[in-house]
Amino acid sequence: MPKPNVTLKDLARELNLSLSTVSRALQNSESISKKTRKRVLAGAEQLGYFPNSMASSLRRSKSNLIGIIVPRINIYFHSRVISGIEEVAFKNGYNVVICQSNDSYEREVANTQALLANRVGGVIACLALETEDNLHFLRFSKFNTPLVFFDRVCQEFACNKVVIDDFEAAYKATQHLIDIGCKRIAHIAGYQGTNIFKARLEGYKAALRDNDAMYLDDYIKEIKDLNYTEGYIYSSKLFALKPQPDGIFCANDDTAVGIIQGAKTIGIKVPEDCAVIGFSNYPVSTIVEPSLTTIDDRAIEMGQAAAKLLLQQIEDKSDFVSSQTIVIETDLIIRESTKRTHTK
Amino acid sequence: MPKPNVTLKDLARELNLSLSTVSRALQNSESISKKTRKRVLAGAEQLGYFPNSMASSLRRSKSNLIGIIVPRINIYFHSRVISGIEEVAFKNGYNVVICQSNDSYEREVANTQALLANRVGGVIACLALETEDNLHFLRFSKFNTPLVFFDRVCQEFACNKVVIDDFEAAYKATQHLIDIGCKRIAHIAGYQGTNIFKARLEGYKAALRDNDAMYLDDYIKEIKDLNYTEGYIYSSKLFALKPQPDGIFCANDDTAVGIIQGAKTIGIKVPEDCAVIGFSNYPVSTIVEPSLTTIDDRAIEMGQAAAKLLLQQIEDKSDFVSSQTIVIETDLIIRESTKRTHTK
DNA sequence: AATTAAAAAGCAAACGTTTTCATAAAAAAA
DNA sequence: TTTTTTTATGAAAACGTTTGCTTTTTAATT
Repeated sequence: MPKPNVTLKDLARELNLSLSTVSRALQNSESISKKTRKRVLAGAEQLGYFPNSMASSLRRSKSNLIGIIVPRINIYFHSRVISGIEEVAFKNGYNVVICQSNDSYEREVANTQALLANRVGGVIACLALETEDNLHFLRFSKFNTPLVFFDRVCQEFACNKVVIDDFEAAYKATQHLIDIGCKRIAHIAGYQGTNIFKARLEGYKAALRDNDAMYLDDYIKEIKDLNYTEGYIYSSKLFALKPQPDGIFCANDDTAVGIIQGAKTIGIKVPEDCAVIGFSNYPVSTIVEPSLTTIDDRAIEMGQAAAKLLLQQIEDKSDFVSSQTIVIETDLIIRESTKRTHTK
Repeated sequence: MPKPNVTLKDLARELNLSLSTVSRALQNSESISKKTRKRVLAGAEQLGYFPNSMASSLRRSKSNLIGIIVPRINIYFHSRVISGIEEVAFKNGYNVVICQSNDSYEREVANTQALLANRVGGVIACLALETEDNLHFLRFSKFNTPLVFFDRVCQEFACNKVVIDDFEAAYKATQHLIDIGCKRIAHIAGYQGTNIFKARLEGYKAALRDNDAMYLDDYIKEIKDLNYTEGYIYSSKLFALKPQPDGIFCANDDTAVGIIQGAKTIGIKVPEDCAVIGFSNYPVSTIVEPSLTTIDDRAIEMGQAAAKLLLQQIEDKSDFVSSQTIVIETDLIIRESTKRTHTK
């Protein structure tokens, strides 16, 4: 029965080698002979040795952990991004430690503290809704800890980002509504303090402009918490407008589904009376009736891309602070909520 | 401009105190005078000191990390459990490191290794579908690392568990079908190698038995991967059976939704021709038409309970291995998919 | 065989804490 | 005041690695 924890020292003693030799052998250092390396590996296996990451991290003052900060883990988009990150991280010998900011600024600051204390090798973050200044993130650079933002990214200083082209996606969605013959297109927008929702609104506006389509301030509604209920409630107000909109582009799927369900209760037919487009391609978008046309947000790819970018930074010894931006392509997924018989 | 990293030593020098005094002051040790403690706290604040968890963990041979192993992070149930865990952990000064097993045995073993190497303070795990022997989890006890299973729990040896009463929930669901007048009740079962799906099947059987209701082997279908498509595909086979079932209890919501959508395509009316019940209370269950009667799985509470139980074990110095089981109550949520006019 | 060069192994000092044990200062008791 | 007790501080040794530098061994060259 093996000792609960075997250290390098134990291994060295057992093999009649020095600590340093054993250590180097295990990390495949050049200066160890093949024969010795093999002996060490065999011995490690036999004694059940495995490294103590704490000690190693302390010595190297860098851990094999990657920190992640997201608003909430149980938001479908974020859980997929995280899944993508974990996958790439694990393959490269890293583990992920995850913090939820709950969209609170204060909590996000605490999260950065915690990750700093754990000397994570790098950080991937999506900004909290509340966050306005990003100074707390600058501390990472003091510790030479690479940082990658995704989705809701920092605008204040140069940094690495992984995003989708929200502007273009929104443009594409709005254009699609125009293409199927919509004349009066409304937009349920998200909180304008964050880059993504702002870009989606801009894309919507640009498409209208480029097509000389009707623009009405009343057609734009900013909702801070884009959930089902808000969409449901708002739909009646929206359809009470004169003239009534005949197309709606929503900044996410939840509100879009809320709109669709709300429309039903007041006798508005989707897509005949009004077409609806969402954003994210949540599973529910295939189930709702009519099924929802939407933009696929490529969450898992985003996570993978962010992780790859981060790892690249971590491995890169030059402590030159890079600021790359990776833009992930999005697709418009056309479903029943925009399928009309009478096309333009 | 503060030094990138201030250590206890720096702090001690600055304050003209010894390392040990400073260390003790920061952990609120009894043997430090109020005055000194205040000085130290102020100094720490001023120099921007914060602890190096690596060093602390190494010394105490225990980190402030909690390990989590789940099949996949982006499964809605799991992401909510994780969210619950993180919440409790964060409040108590712990961070969570998350591993995905992808339901693979081999990967799960690797996950336990990684967590062990990181000297996590404790582990919360949901077994991979593939896992049959749980020996790799025994290693944690060698390191005195508390362990709590949830949902798919270890059956081989005594350990801490947080579960819902799957048997009772399934019984309740089946009983409800009987109560609304169903005579021929089918069950879409999950992989029988895991405790939860076995218990759900047993609960279903018991309810039938207790009500002298019709039992048919053909009415039970085991599906390993309980997803939408499988449910959709299987529905036609199910409704081709003679006699045709008039009630179906599915082991999860995804298949239930698949069944409902499948039923539509072949002209079976839910709930009039056949009532359907799911399991988990996924968001989609309120959107599908008819909306789905289901069992709420209380995922967030499960996570919180697991975290509390684990923390309790971690703080408890006595290295007596406990084996508690916490059972979370479940509710049957009745929606349209089981609302019939002609009750029994 | 002697000298030099290259390869392999070892020594010892870090990394930043925590904690045991010893000591100094202050307060209480004699 | 002196002694005893209590309280507050300090010195130093760990925890298990990594790594710069030195030493030994082996191989290559003369």
